[in-house]
Amino acid sequence: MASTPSSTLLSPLYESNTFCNFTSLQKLSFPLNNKLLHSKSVTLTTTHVSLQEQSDISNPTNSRKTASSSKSSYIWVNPKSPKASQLRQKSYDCRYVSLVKMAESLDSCNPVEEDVINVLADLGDKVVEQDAVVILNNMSNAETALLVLKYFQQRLKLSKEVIIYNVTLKVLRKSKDLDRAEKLFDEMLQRGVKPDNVTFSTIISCARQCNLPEKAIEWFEKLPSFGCEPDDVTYSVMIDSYGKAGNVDMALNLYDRARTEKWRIDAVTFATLIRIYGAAGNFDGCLNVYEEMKALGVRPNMAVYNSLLDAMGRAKRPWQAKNIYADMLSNGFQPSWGTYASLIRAYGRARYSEDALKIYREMKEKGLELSVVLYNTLLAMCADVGLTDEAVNIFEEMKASGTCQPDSWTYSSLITINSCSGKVSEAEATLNDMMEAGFDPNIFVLTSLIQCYGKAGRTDDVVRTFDRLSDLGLSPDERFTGCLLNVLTQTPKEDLHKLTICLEKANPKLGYVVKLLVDEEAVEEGIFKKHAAELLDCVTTDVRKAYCNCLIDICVNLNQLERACELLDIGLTLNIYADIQSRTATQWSLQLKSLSLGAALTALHIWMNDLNKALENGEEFPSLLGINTGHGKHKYSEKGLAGVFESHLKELNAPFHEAPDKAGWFLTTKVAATSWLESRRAQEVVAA
DNA sequence: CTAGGGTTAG
Repeated sequence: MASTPSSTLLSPLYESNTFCNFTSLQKLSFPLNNKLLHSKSVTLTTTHVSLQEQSDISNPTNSRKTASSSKSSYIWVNPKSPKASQLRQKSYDCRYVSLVKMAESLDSCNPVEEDVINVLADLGDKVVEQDAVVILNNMSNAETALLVLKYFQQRLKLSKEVIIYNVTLKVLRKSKDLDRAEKLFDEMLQRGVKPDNVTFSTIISCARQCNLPEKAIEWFEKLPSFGCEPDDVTYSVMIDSYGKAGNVDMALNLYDRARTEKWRIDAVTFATLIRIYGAAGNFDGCLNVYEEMKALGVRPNMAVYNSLLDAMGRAKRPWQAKNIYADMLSNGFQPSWGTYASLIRAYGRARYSEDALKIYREMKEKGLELSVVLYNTLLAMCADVGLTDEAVNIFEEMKASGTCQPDSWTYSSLITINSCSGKVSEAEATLNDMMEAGFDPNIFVLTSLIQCYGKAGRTDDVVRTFDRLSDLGLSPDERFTGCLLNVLTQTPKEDLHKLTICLEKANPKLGYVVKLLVDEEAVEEGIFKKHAAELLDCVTTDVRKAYCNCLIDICVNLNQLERACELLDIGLTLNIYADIQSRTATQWSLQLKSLSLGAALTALHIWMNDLNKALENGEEFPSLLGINTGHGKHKYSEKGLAGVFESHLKELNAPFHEAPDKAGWFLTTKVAATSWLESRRAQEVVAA
């Protein structure tokens, strides 16, 4: 027996050896398939198995001959029994494994004919077409694969040459080499090999994977000119390609066409459709496809579940992800890595922290490796909801895993956590770690630091951090500027001018509006409101409320109540705030959820004025009046709006009391409210 | 795993 590693591997396939003699097997009269004749099970090394019919066992000489040489026990197996098919399977597995090993050697050998021939020489003479297919199918090196193809073409009589071309095209697709794939296609034609649907679907998906969806479409369109009718798989690939090209309509058209042409649309295609809808942001579309699929009696597979979960994560619908996951489990599917990843993303982004952490622990228990993206998702979630200890824990486990390195996202979340919990020196230390790991501070980090220093009252450090942004060649975004604006709400009056200079640089319109406030500049009536409205109108909707809240807070701090009211009014006009005041027959309410303290106080002020007006007009109060501050305690501070508001209401002598059964609600009765407002009015008269 | 689709993202 040859001793080189590759020939040792191949020997069970093509050489007779002490444990099994092919010649003796071949003499047997019952039909053995070709695969078996070329193979020998590895299990034969300890237990000898024969696939003879029962009558053959009467010939002890023949069987003992081999058995004695191996000194192993002899077991007879009926060829039609499950055991025989298991054995056949094992033999095949063994041969398959060897061919895969050869594919690996071919991948790593020099892309020159001589070396490729050397590796392939170990196959011996009894090469069959299927061996060639298996080898190429398991290769990934485009250059050597083309040489392997050539080798087999020269040496084998290929009855189905298109297959060997198709598997080679797969190799080219693996290396995303559309150029070579197209060249190979031309070569096929020159040799008179007729391409089929497999050929086209492989080239089309190659183009798709090369991010050349328009090329994919081109190939799809030339398919009929080669006498091919697209089938279900080709449709599926094309649906995906159109989706990738952003051509959702064409993708759906094709789906309709496939449906009318009565192709059986299988789960993979449905998964593709769900992915397309998900990528297009049409999340109800995803769910509709899922329903349609079930209605057509197609059983969902993992791809369907995973793409649905992914879509529900993008949609920020964690509850739907939860339902789908439950469906999946009840249908007997085991979550895959992708399932867990989608769930962590869905729960993490939606701040379902307990659910996300549960999945995290489950992954750990199963020994699944998390990627840096997943760790970062968890850490960002912890930062969002203020799970400081949990974040530290996860970070430690991430480092201990040894499989992934923290990146700038990781550090960014950690700095955010430290910043939000007011740990200035820890935040600075983490920033140093980040830089030592080779990452420049990014805008997220600087945003956090500005918050951090602002909270600590270190105005000069805020300014320094602000300047660092442009030093790094970055320009402020709306969030960064918003955080800076938020710092102004916590800064003593005498320091404000330092920050307005920064604001003017970051956003001149905002700088101007704030300057009007800070300088307490008297301007013509309506000017402030006009500029503030213009400003809020042109910032993105997702920061509008934050900007408006901050501006109102600054007004309240500087005792400019009139401007605070103007801002609140703008907020209502621009729909930044909605339904602050509401009235039903039984209760009048003030809705303060998601308002900053200043905005809430301003809204209360306006409400009290409106209640007074109602009293003056002789309107009847309902039996109950209520203020809802929301019960959510702020994640990084002990007191939420409710806590702060309660003491403020006391100061005003207001008869509102927190409802024991409705967290975040302060209620009073018609009588108490009326007498309170009337006594205030009396006091005002006295004061005047 | 056995000639074609999907599967790891912020």
